[in-house]
Amino acid sequence: MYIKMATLANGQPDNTSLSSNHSNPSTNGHMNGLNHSPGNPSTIPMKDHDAIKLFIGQIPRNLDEKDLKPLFEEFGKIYELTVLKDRFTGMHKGCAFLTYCERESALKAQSALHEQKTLPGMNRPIQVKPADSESRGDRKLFVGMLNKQQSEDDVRRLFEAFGNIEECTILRGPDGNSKGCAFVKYSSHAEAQAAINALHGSQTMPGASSSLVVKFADTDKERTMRRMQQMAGQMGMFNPMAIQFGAYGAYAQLMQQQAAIMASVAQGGYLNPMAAFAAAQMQQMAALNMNGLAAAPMTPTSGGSTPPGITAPAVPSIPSPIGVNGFTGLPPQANGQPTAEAVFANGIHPYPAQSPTAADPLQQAYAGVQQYAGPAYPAAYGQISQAFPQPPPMIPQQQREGPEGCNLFIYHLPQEFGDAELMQMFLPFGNVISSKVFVDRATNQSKCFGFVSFDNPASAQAAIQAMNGFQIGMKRLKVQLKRPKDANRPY
DNA sequence: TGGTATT
Repeated sequence: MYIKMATLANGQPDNTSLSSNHSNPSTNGHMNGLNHSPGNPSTIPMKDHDAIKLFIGQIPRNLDEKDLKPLFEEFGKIYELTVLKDRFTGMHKGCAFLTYCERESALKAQSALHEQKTLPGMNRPIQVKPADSESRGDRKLFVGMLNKQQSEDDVRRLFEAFGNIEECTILRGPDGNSKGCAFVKYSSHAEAQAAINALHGSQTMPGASSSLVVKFADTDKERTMRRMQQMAGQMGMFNPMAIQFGAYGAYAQLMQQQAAIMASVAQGGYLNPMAAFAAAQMQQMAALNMNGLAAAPMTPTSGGSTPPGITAPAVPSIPSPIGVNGFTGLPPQANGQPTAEAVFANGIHPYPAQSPTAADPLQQAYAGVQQYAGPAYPAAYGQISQAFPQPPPMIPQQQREGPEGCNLFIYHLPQEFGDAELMQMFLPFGNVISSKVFVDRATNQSKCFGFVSFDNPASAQAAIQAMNGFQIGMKRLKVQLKRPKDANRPY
């Protein structure tokens, strides 16, 4: 929602805009700056739901809102008129946004004025057309779950029945291979919507893992968000937070951070989004240090914000051959085989220790899994809109392979293990840059194998040494280097 | 033996 302070009608800011409640449609009109019922001050200007925001260009810089108002008023009641000004200097930029209360007024003004007359002092005719924010974005579709062999023409054929396609692009990697998705741009929103209605989920392409996805493409803001999340993953800023706060905390932190960034960007702050992101990240890290989290043990009762799922590091009394992440050392290796007790009593608990009957790691795993990887997990890709969705989903971790020799394949995982548990289990050996447990799409059940990637081969080797053959319950882990992609398969 | 990808 937009709260505009700039206004004009009588030069008085509309103070009611600050208290307007957007959930109540009857108050929406307070957001605008023009009151067009001078004879009846209590009239609340409303605009059509399908009103069009117009961009007005080629305006002399000596004309402000009240000068422009009469010119445009003859086509209908004005809902909002804002001259664009430079953020820093306040200088008139020679253009404006104009919204009529009625869509029809905008269309009339456009046809009557656009390029039809030239305002005094200008050498080009006035521009009156829908603002970029209006038509763009709501007619472009993102199409996913395509077969990677499908060409632009194939996609066109699939979509042409629903409207005029202005653009059709398959997304390709640097090597030219299709990423299995595309953008399709129609001439109108209605056409795009028709295509969604008809095609989304309608069929499954050969070789695709799920049915066709057809949806509106990300907006600029959404794209920025996506980039920032990816960057967070690449900068390794997700993992430390996950360790310290658990999934809940990491989620909350990222949301908070994004909210701050969006606020800054949306308000016309001067930071670009990436700079804002970096700044917010710095604050977070500073906050972490202030709290002494890396050094001081947390106790489950140390505060209302202590997230579930992570147990405080124990006293690091065990000699540490690999002190990489500063949390703890390796488990002792009597017989060359660590025991579950050794590892899990060493502060690497992926699960809560408060369970009274949690002598068995598997029981603990079950409890931990229930806490933060419940049925809502796949919703992680969804919206963030509701106040507080149930147990906050894990942030989808970017699945990154490490360099050659740094990636492990792990088999015979406990059924209850998810990405987080897998990561916790391998953290003692180095910086885990990703962890992934494979899940059956249909049942959402773990397939009991997964991947862990470190940032260096020594950590991977240490993990193999310590964890291959590691007994959990009735099973022993198989831990080995992941097969390279081009490896010949046995049989 | 890395599953759903956003110019």
